[in-house]
Amino acid sequence: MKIYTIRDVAKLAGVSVTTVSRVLNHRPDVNAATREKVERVMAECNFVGNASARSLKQLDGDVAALILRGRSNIFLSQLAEMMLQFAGETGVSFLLETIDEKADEFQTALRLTHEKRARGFIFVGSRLDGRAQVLRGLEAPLVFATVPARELELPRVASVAVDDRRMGRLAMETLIQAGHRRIAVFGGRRDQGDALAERYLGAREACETAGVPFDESRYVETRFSLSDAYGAARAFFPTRGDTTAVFAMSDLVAMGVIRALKDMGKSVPEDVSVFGFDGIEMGKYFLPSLTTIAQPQEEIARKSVEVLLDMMNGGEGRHVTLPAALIRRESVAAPRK
Amino acid sequence: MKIYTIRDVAKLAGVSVTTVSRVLNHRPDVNAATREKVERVMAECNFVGNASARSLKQLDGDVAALILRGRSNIFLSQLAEMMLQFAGETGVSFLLETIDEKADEFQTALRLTHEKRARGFIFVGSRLDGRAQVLRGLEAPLVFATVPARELELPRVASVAVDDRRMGRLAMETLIQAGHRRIAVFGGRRDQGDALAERYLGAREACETAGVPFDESRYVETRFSLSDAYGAARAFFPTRGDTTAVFAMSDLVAMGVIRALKDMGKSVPEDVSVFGFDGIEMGKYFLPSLTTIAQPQEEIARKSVEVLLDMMNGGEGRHVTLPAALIRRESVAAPRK
DNA sequence: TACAGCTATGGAACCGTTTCCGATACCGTT
DNA sequence: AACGGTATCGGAAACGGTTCCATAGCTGTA
Repeated sequence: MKIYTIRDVAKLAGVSVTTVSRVLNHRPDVNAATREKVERVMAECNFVGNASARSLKQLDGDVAALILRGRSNIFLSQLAEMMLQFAGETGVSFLLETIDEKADEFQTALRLTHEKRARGFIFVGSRLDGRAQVLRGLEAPLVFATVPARELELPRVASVAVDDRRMGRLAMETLIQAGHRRIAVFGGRRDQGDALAERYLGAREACETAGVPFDESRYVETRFSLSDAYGAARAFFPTRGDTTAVFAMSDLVAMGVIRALKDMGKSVPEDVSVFGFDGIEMGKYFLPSLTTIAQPQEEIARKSVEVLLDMMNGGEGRHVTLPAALIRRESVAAPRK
Repeated sequence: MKIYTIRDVAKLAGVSVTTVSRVLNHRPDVNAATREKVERVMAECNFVGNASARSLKQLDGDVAALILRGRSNIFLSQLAEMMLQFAGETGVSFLLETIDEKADEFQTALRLTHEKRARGFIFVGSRLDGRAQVLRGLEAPLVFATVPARELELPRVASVAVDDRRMGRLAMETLIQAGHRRIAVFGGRRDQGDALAERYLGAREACETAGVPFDESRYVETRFSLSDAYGAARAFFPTRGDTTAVFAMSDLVAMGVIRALKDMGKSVPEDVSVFGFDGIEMGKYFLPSLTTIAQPQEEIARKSVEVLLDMMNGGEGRHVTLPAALIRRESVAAPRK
């Protein structure tokens, strides 16, 4: 099966390559009869333009990249997928680059700038620890999705996220108001300037406001996977069995914790309440269903590409804060008397 | 920030573009001193070659594509991710194309053949209904992952899957041996020549062998998502409340069904047993944990790219059958007396 | 009739890289 | 001294599109 080039089509249709190119790009300055003839030929030989050739010539061709670290976090993967979908409805083409745990987003972005001529980036669920200076190296517009990047005041940098601090506070408040006092927090590292650090600060604030001492020794650092969360919970509870509630910073972590509690003979929420974060679909079906903070996933996706596209057209960077919602379900209840 | 081309580097290093290209491609015929000089210049200007230009010139450049339909099926998405990872360890570059529910894999493959010069394809979780003739149009090697494509005897077509029929039979046998007689099957359409049809046939065989009549009216067609499965179960049980077991053809479906049963006041496995399929990680943590058929996800991924690469090097197409494992957990028990 | 203005089309340069084909210099042999 | 062989390098032609610029034909108006 021969692969036809634009030159083949031109020859077969008896026109110049320029004309074929015009037809291909739906330009107005082509005679209707000519257009139809060219289109017929293209259909006959299953012609599809070569993407490399096109993008080689069109250096200004709008290309944007999504940079996602790891595939483990369902919430973030889905977010990226949604962005891809929304982006598909616009003119610019988006490419998704999945990098592994230890890769550097900024290096990746730099590489994509050259390799694929990417002119705009969305970092999904990135971290910010001390990389602001590297950022200056890139002059392409950046959007941080689900990352609180407000404080880094850089010209072409935007962010789209919920108010993680407020939501972390709300989660903790909810547990405190339910009557809990000995509350464990299962989160990630607190020093990387990301959403998790914010949620942590929010949780602390809630304790301080309520006059409940925040117990650092009940902060458990875990990676966001079922097995890690499960393992962390199995290690934690035998020595801290008086804990009556857990604030897990991701629904996946919450589920791992719940399973661990069950395996240790405790029931949720009767013995221990578990509060999640993110609002993934599974949370509704899990037994018990998860009380959680639901992030507006679709809105975050839509807004992120909107803001990036705007910046790529010369707009200013904005920091968008979207509302999240507390969803009360089965996994949180009052502690036992 | 200027984007340097190979010509810029050549000028700065005082050599020809040819030499720079040679350094770039680690060819041996470059003097060590020259190589070092060029490399220093490249490092200084953060040079990264333009991918479009490279692939435009290298028409023989080995590119393969993964075609995945939908993002909803966690098992298949993970499978694709793993393939990408294994592919990364080889020379050829793989690109992942996610298409939506209604798109045609073969049209997509055809397009990628032209647009991106893809020379080999892996269809993950595809269907085969009557498309064999379109297949002949593509002359690139094809691998069907998790699809029983044995019967289509085409020269450059391979498949990697478990023995779905046998596993469907095993699942059903397991339920029958546990004492169940009124068993519902939650699957997809049975007429698309895919893995689901095979599992269905296997389930029927098990019934026939055991002398238990297979009740077609207990076959429930559902899409493989939590919400669809949940809805289907809510619609099914009120009229078929005597059903004591469910064979769900995907773990996600199993979870949706379990939640629905719980919401209807039934407990699993005491009132109804639920059997899953795939062996996703969540199945281990769900409450109750899922009795299921675990597909060797990593092996399927690894073998698929291996077979494709082999075919792209001129090898023959093979049909690989991998062993799956029955995992007994909590969601299946004997029926109530 | 002459000329401006518009439509439809083609020629050819160009995008950044790879690669074929030579060219040069230097080595050891005879 | 002549020569074959090797190591190292450069020139220039691709690859398949897009686009600037030129041109030819046609229309309407002064």
